[in-house]
Amino acid sequence: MTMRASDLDRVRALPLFSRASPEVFRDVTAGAFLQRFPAGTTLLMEGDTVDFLYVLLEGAVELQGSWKEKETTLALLRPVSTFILAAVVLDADALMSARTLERSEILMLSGEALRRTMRQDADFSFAVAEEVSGCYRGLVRAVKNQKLRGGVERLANYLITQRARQGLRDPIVLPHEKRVLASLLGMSPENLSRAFAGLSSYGVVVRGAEVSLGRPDALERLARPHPLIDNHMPAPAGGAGKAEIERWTTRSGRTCGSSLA
Amino acid sequence: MTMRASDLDRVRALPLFSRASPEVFRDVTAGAFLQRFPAGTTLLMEGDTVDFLYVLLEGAVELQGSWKEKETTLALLRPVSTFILAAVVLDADALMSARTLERSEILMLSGEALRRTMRQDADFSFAVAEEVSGCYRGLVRAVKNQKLRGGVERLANYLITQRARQGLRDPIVLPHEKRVLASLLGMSPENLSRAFAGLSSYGVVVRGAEVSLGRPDALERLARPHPLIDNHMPAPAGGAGKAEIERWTTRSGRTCGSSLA
DNA sequence: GGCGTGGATTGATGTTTGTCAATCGACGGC
DNA sequence: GCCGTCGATTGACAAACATCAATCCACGCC
Repeated sequence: MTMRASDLDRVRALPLFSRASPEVFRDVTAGAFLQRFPAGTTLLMEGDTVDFLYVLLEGAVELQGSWKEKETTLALLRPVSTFILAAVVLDADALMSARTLERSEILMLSGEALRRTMRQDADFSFAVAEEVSGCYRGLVRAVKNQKLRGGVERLANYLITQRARQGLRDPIVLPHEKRVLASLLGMSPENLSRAFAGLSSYGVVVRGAEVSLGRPDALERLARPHPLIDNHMPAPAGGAGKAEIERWTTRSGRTCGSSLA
Repeated sequence: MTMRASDLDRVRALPLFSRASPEVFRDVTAGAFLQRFPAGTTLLMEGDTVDFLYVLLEGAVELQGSWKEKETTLALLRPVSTFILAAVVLDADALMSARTLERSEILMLSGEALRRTMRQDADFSFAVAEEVSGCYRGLVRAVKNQKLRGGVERLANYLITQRARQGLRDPIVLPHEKRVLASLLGMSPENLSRAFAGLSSYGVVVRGAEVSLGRPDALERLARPHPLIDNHMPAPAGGAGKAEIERWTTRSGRTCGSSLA
């Protein structure tokens, strides 16, 4: 129930709300509450009714899908990100589970209030449409990445994307456990280890969570990153929106959940 | 330029427009034009600027993505369906190519007019947000299908979905070439043949485009269809919307492009 | 009807990937 | 400081899948 003013400012800065009028922002945040969760908490199960739009303010969240005892990671989220916006818009049940990977602070906005506000304000409705469109395009990229590339190529492109996002620093730091990363990339943890080993001939050196891309040019020749699959947006300072991320190259940050996190 | 009144009625019936006021519908269809294309025509290439919202009224369209000489089918569309709505909303370039599989009639609506209308009418903006959300959820299902299931399982579920969509008729009729179906299911044409052969022990008999599911119950035990991956909506009579399709189970036709077509 | 084209099928083969098992190493609790 | 736990790594093996090649079949054309 208690939340810092700075937290509210960070939410306000999201592209979803940055252009909203004070009234709209007041309406949509009415009855919202901030909650803290320990690591490993399941926020939402597949099939659950979705009553809130979630905004990750601190920590990390994994979105996952499951079938027959198997699980796969659909997206990894870092602050500031919203998630399950599409389900909220449609007032439908969740297609994916959400669980915290670390201790997290999450703001929960009433889905009902959000839909009501959308119906009253065309600009806000438009912003929601833009945000969901950005999420959609993030998923298109994910499908292309999954269907067109092999495991090693997916890893190579992931590393290059991380390098761009971390300001071309070397070494880069893997933001999540390798087992989670493997699931995101659509491979087994064992296979991820082998894929890393296979990249050693391209200058990649792994030491724990630190990965040095010795010869980025050589790695790029293997990875062949493509602007219509990978989004090498510089750095999500404070958290961008999916719509913004999608605009970056086109004729110009991410908020909702893609495979690039 | 010329278009039948019945065509306009079919567009009007789309969930995207069905609740729109006459004025909104007039604005968004202003300057629209109907065009006929032969089979195999590329309507849009990956990376192209998107100036129109496309509405497929007759024929069939394939949405595909490519990378390094490889191509994959992201969705197969049948009338009445809209496509590349997300790119239009964001005024961004296309992430996938679109080509006709058959001789097709396609209505092209000005993207600029659509965005302008969205900003003026909250209800229409909401409808767009709903439609894109439906498309988003269709893609989430596609990713889960791709990452969690093997080739044979994807085929088995595809057959079961088709059975539901074709009114539980037997035999079902494959609506597209097998090579295209293989690409949609994320496997090689050779592997699709073998997958069909492997399903013979579950009662599946293939004769050309006709596929008889001899023992649907046995096939279902193998396929394990799941409402959060597969959408067994009865029959898209005249074309539904993605949003509608997503609502079908939750608390309730598809328009924009999923792997279930 | 003969013929050419293109899709579909089948077999053989090699690559990729998942699975099982064992080991190693880092971390936290006691 | 010892030890238990969990993640990461490595090897051996099996399953899934892609590729290449050859053949078959349906269709349209001449």
